[in-house]
Amino acid sequence: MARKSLSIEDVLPHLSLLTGLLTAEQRVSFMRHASVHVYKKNQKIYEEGDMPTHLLCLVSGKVKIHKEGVGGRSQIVRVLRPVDYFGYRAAFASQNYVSAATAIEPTIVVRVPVGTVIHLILENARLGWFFMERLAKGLGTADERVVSLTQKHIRGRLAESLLFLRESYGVEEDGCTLSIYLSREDLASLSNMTTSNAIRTLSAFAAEKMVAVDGRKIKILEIGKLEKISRVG
Amino acid sequence: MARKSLSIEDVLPHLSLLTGLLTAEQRVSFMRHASVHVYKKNQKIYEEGDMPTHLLCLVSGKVKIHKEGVGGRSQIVRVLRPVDYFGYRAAFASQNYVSAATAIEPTIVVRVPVGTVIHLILENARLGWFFMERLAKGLGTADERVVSLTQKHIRGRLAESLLFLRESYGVEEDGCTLSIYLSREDLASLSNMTTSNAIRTLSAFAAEKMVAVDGRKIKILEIGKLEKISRVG
DNA sequence: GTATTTTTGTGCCGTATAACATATAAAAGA
DNA sequence: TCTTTTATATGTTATACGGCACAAAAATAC
Repeated sequence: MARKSLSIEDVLPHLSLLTGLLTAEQRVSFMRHASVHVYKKNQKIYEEGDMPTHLLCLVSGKVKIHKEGVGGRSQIVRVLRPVDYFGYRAAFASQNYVSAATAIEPTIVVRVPVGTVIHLILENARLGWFFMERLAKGLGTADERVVSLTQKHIRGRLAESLLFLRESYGVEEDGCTLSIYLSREDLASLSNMTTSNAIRTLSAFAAEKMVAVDGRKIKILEIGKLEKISRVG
Repeated sequence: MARKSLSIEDVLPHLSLLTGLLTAEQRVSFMRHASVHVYKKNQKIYEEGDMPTHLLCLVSGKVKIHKEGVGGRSQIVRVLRPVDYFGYRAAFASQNYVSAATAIEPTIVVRVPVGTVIHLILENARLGWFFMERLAKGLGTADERVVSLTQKHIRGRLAESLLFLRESYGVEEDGCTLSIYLSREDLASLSNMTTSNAIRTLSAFAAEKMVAVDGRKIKILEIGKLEKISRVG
């Protein structure tokens, strides 16, 4: 279990989107049950097969949701940014986790027991709607992803991942360096390819001046070209 | 638009799972807005990119949800059986459809305007929960599917599809013939492979006595072997 | 500061599978 | 019924990509 050092009051402002839907009374219940946890880089937040006990909210940091495939090959199914809620899918489906969550940099997470959340949902339809929208959007994304990952070629998949990371996490002050530093292995796992091919293809993109690479820092130089490559597969 | 010949009363018993959650008053509203539609084999129910206007319920028949990939290659993302609800994901996400729905045999569908449904959900949290559970399960399945389709080999993917069809639609009186007759093309599209390879691999399974094939009728003879092939990839 | 592990970078080879071609069989339509 | 289209079947070829081996560089540990 992760270190618990901060109090819920410290991170409350981040949760306003959700708590804003609650009545004063419900908010008290929510806060009484919520706790704040800190995770280090590469620390597991939950494991595949675990029983979901808490709704989780990523307050700061970055998290990857990933799955073991055949032969232990890992596949990143999505990445999270603040303020994303997660861990609730399995709970709402009454299933164990089908994927694992791991912090990819120092991360702060708020945890609320699922019982509390379900109770609140059943007496507050707008809170239910809040999660419903997220689940519905996530399912759409997953369907898109099935087709992208299975039908696009390696270059298309990597280009798509780079654009997706840019979209999700944005860029630094220079306007082009991705604000997330992934290992080549994670980049491969996100793009459904071997690490070798992620390295190779990223180098190719760099040679073609579409990106510039400096260790794990990736500058996106030619969005248009990447978009085209992503589009045609 | 599909023929509308039956009245909602004719199919009401099928909808009891959902209507059972409603108050008497809500049930009246639901029924006043619901309509029944009939689709022929291969008829489109909605298209990719369409705006979702109705919650749909498959009362009888079979439906495939599919997406166009790169180069017009189609991918089946899921198949529906009675009594599945569908078409609501896009509506709840305030998006247009990212996939299309097509009847794969003569099919009866109940349609309820999304406005009506959302209204009912916001005043009835249990109805919201009904859809939430389905979305959550669907998202889990989609995540599993990403890994299966990308990491398993052709034989593993086809074996998985056959087992999945058996699970979804069951078998006929003989205890082994799949109750769904898909074209080789659809089988390929479900298993993420070319039609040629679906034909080839199915023939190989038949030669190995794991299945028996007679046109579109497929008998599952050796579940254990198929499960093993599906598992190891 | 040195040793050890992990990550990144390249090259080569093997193979799974798509792409293509062509034939037969079945279904649909005239 | 005959014709035309569509689905099924099978063989051949081409290639994208995984697997492996091995450096070099970087990060981490000692």
